[in-house]
Amino acid sequence: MLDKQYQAQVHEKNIYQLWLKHDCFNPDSEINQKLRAKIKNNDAFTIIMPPPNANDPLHVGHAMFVSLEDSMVRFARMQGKDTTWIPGTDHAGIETQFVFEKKLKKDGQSRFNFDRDTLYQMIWEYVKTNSDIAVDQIKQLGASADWSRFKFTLDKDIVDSVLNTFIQMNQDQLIYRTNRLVNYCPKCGTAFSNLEVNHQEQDSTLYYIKYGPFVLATTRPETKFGDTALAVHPEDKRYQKYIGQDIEIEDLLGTRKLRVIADTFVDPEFGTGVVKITPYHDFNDFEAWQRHKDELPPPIQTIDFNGKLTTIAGPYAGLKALVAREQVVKDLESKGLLVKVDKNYHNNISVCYRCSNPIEPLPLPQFYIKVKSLTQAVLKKLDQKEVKVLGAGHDKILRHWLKQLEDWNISRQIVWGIRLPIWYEVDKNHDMMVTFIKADKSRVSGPLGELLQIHSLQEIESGLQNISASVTAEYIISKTKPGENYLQETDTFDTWFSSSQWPFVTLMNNQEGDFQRFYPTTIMETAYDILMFWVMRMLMMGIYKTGQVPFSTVYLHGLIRDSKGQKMSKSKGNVVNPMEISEKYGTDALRMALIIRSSPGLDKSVSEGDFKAMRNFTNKIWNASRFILLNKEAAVGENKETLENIDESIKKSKELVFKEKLTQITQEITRNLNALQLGIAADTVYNEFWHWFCDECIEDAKKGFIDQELIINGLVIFLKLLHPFMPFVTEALWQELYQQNLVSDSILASSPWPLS
RNA sequence: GGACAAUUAGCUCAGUUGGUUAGAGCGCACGAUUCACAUUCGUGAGGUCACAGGUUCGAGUCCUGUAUUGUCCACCA
Repeated sequence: MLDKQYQAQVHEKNIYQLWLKHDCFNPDSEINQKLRAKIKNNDAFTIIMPPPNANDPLHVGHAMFVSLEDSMVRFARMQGKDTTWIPGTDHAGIETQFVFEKKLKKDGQSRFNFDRDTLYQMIWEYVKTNSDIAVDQIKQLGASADWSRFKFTLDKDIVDSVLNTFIQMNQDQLIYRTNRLVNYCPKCGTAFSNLEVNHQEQDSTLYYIKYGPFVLATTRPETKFGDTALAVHPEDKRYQKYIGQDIEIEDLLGTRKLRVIADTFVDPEFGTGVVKITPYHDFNDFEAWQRHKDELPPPIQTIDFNGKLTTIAGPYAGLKALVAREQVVKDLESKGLLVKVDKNYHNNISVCYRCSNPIEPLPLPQFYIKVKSLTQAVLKKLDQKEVKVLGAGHDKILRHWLKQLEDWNISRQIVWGIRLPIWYEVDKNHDMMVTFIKADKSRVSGPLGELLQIHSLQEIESGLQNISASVTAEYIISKTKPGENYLQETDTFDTWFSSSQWPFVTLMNNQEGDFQRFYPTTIMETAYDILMFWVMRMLMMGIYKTGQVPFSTVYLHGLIRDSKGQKMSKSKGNVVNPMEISEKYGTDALRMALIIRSSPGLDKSVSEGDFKAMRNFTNKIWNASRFILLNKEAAVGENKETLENIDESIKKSKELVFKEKLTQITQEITRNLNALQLGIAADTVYNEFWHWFCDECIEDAKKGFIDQELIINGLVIFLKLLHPFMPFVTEALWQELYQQNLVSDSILASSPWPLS
């Protein structure tokens, strides 16, 4: 007979194996086809799982999405829908490379010791070794994912589809390559899109420097070697006579002339109303330069990709920007060019979202996607309500973004990712800067033409580390090497370029007919913090490629916070490890604690007490079932006396109320689940099971007011209602009922939802 | 500077077409218990639903404004 307490650890693994054995998660399995034939529900139900990083252990956010999505999927499956939940993992370009480089550093190495193919292979091995972690943990959380349709973002067929999309976009003239300022992180060694830059407020210093007849204010005096002009507001009376003039200024490296231009972007109120224009190191300056480029010299790069000053800066060359700043200020002061120093200045600086080091705006030729037509299409679909967003106002944030999104830089200077299908013909691009690793492991760098005089193309190619082609370089786009005399671009795609195609590439490269059968998918469930990175771009790319929205509903869950509502972080030591909770209190308790009373778009705090409470609930379900089964086995004669003495009319009316309320509860929970109000549905089933079914009905049954058969029927229905949230304990009990021939369906997970 | 949310019991939060006496978990107080479950059961305390107006027969729920907190975005060198 059943234990006195429910031991989650004892049952969970066996139950999961049981589901796998019956292929319960596959819509094409016998058991699910039978179920659908019985219910005759023709709807398809699809969720594409947000692919976790292939080699990351799961955190509580993952547990949240697994809990929510699995509940949705299990409910749909029991409703007889053609249900698939497609799992996968993501190569997570920069994230993974970042982790791997840390590991290299530990071993006293860096990525610059390896050619790109070797490095790629090393990361591949590393990811492969760790990649089962996430998958195993997702299974431990009870995910009823369709493992027969599993995909990895670097699977051959997926990569091929992603490249096809790029080629198609190029044909549609949505791709261009240009040299403009990018957000470059010298520490990470790659450019980022605007979305990957954070802003941090900081105390800063504003330096007032003499520039010929002017004094101007700047926070970055070290960029002055890259000045190409001075700017004033066109209506600033103080400076009218200088506009259009070339002004001679005394500088640290001698004297030189700068043109004074008039541009409305200058705020006459700020500083002295004069601005130096340093186009290659400031976004505003670059734009100003472009507006006036007919009368100005070309921009000068004074900071390189390592964050150090270039040879343009003479004696300051090779110094890191911040070091150079101190030195420049000191020298300006001794030359009498420093007028004033304002140390009480606050401004925002851009920092890398990954490593929090300052972002340098630097000029780099990159590939961009023109987003205008894509965002317009998404806005239209939003207006037509073909896609709706659940999540506390985040739909408005999405619209706001779509209206002002800038073109998307998709080039990344990292190895771990899908390499751009761009090929440079060697003979036409001798000026290309190339870096490669020689057989003796030494690193060689220079213009391709010069390198070819000493090294063979084959030697260069096999040790290739990095190519930097000028913006005018000729290239062709091809998935395969177009000929002997070509070198492939070393940049890779932004991870989000491939993951934005995830809904359709997973379905197009799966079983025959899957795309027609499951696209557009039903729900995209993910955390709100990747709304712009991922959801927005999936909408853009999905509509572009298929003409249809990739999903009709977006369900955004909030962040999980600690008991005090604080964000979880390693440094605070308040991180909840879902795997530990699962082992300690059971997966069902973990899932229920996360879902109950949660609301889309809003953060939720959880504490040890919540998990404990839900573990107690698991045990309550167990014991109520245990009691009902025990009672059934016990000789009816034991209660004979009571049974004979009960008032039949009271019994009849109690039983009627019981049946009615059971139906009403079922309807309410079904309605809430259909409306994706999982937090409410979970709360309802919790309360009704414990405080109505157990506290009242089972007590009545003890007294003989409710028949054995009826109470068993109530239990069966409650197990079904509870199953989406707490799959393990309910299935374990179901198996017990099945053994005793109290139910006919062999597996709860593939049994019909009540009233369907 | 702009946008989006949140504000309900000591704490953390539900409460979605406006409708009896506003709910849960944890915590608290008192009590019970060989009879499924101490991971239990019973009883109880605790709320002018941020504030101020408005709409309505009726407002935690809708509207306007204010305050506070949080998030996102932008930004002046």
